[in-house]
Amino acid sequence: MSKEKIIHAAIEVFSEKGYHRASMDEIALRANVAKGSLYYHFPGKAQLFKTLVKEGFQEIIDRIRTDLNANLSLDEQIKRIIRHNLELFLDSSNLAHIVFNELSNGIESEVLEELKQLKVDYIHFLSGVLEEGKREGVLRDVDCNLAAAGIIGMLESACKYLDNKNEMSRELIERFFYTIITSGLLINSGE
Amino acid sequence: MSKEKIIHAAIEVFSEKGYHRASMDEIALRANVAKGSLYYHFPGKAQLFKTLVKEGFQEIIDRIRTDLNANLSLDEQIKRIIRHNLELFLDSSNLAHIVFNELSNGIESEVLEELKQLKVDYIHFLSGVLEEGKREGVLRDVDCNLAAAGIIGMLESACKYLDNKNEMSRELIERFFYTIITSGLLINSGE
Amino acid sequence: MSKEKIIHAAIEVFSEKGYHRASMDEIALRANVAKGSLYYHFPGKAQLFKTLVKEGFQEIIDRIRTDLNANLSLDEQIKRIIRHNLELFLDSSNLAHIVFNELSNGIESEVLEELKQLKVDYIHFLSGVLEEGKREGVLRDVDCNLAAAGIIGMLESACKYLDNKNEMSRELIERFFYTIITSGLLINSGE
Amino acid sequence: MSKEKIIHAAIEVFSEKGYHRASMDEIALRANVAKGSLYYHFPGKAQLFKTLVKEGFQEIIDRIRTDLNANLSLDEQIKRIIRHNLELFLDSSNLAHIVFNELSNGIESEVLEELKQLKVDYIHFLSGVLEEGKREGVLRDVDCNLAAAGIIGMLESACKYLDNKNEMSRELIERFFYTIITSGLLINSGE
DNA sequence: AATGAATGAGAATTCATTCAT
DNA sequence: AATGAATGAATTCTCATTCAT
Repeated sequence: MSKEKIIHAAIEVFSEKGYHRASMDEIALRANVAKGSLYYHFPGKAQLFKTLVKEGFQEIIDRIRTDLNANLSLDEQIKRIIRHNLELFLDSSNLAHIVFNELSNGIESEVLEELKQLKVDYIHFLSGVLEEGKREGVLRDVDCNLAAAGIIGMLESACKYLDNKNEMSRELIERFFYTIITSGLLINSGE
Repeated sequence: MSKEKIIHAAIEVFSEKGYHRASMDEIALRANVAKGSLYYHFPGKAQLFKTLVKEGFQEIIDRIRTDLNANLSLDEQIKRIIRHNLELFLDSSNLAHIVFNELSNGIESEVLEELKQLKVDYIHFLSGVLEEGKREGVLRDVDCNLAAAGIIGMLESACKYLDNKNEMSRELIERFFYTIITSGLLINSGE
Repeated sequence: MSKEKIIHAAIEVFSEKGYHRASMDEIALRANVAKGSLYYHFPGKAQLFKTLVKEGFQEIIDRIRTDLNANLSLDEQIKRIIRHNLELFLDSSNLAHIVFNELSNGIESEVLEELKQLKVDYIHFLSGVLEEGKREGVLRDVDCNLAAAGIIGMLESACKYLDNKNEMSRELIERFFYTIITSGLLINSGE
Repeated sequence: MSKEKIIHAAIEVFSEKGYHRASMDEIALRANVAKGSLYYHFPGKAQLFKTLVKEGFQEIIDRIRTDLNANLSLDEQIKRIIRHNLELFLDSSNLAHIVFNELSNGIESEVLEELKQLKVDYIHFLSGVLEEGKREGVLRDVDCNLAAAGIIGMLESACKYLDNKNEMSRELIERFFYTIITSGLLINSGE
């Protein structure tokens, strides 16, 4: 009970303030529990943060895996990956930014390594989807890990840029990224 | 004299620690000046940081602009943009990450806005190059700002992934991104 | 427990050093608590100071109000007001001086306004006693607020002057002020 | 030249900020001189402050002394003393407050003693006028030093209270204080 | 006479964490 | 399970003063 309230409040505060400026005080306040309770449920700030990140990654992975099990074409799979990531990046912009980027220094190095690994795991998960495309001969022979990392970064950065400018429909944005990712910027890129 | 030493030390410390964990104390220590000197030359931590970011953006813009003045083909221009960004992201990985991503909360909002604007300015600068391609009919009819933002994010994220794994040559990485950006992932993306 | 110790120490330090030169460090030291504890119990220096001032005013008001309830003559009431203020100004000279005069700049303006209001409230409280005298036809028809403010200032300033010169008995001082305040300086001031 | 500019600026800044919050930086800025120049003309902050206070006291003493030399009646002399002090307290309220009250701790004790002496000198100067009244048999047989100190405090405190409320004419205020000081508050103070 | 870069001691405040209950 | 008082190390920033020029 308390634990859920804490996690929920922590998501809010970390989203609004970023890791370093988020304070355990405020998380406790928003969760409506005493500060000591945070330390009953979590060993410390870093581990509380890690819990959120883990849950976040797990959720998006779960969503995508559902699509994979549906036996969709690679085309469609890529579209879905884009869509799920867009949902995350557009609807939970701040949190997503922190989850994907606040892997910087100043976090207990032990926890930091775990956080980095979570991101790498996610990249590898996406990379696996692409590898399948390569095996089917639909995808260019490129380093899929790099491609996956690049795609995430592209989506994240562009969504960050879009932030607060609701000028494009979700539909349009989705198509834009699909085109860029599958066919690139140039017309007649005969290749 | 002192000012240069401070900026130099600040780059180091911000790179290693990120904005929030970087302390003015340590910057002073590394710059070999008294703590008060930081505040003689800069109004505060946020503005010191801003100065670095500004210089960083200015330098990459200058490098790219030199190429633009050389009247290269769009193809070549895109290659150069990739190369210059790679140099930044691979050689100054930490700093670049901070400059491009530490625009999060917890920085004096006034300065934060300026920092965000610097990034937007850079995106628009790159976007301008792409727009020219569109006018020439070589580039797809897409939102160039979004494309520029996406490219930066892709490069940044992928380079972050590569970090510490010197398994690919700079040459190879460059070609990888060029292909992805210009022609996409799919092989017969007839469009 | 800690809170009382802090308030007690704060009174000491503010009295000795004045608001600006009093340091939170020293207050903590004298209270025998950690510096952080000050901020656990009070939002900051200004609010800690305000707490003291509030308590100080409340105490003198309470003392005077007790006399008022005793149904004394105006004469006697004025004597008591003088006596209670003298007690404050002579026995806690430094603190009183700060409470009544350190309402100067350099304090968080929000708190400063509250502090000024506390003083004004005290003046109005005394003024109320004088108004009653006017209604009874015993007192001159003067602006009672101004008179109350003047009386406080007169007592404070004269006590400050007396400071460290224990040449007059409390009794004598009291009679001096009673005469001046009720009858003025001139002999035969027939009016 | 520079010296006058500094004194002028210092009056401004000390008035606005009080002694402790006034900074040499700002004084130099407003005086349009380099910070180092302050230390060329004055040994330090405390001595600069002392200079102002000295000049301030000297001026009001000079004004009153002019009246004394005019051989006015005690009545009229008291009126003039009230008027000159009112001018100071109403027109330069902040500065006057600081000059008369910022004799608190945190100023180099050597200079502090001189400042206290300046105030005592002024009290004794006024006291001298009252003593003359006593000799003439017009004034009650009271401690004139205490009376003088009280009068100054009364004027200062009441003017502070009036601050920002321009509801009474200068003329009226003057008469009010004259009545209180000479005849007291009670109507038939037959004495 | 005047400058202004540089200093360093101190100040307020923040905050993750501990621990007795 | 939960609390909340207490901590103390770390951090940003201020400012009178010095000194070489």
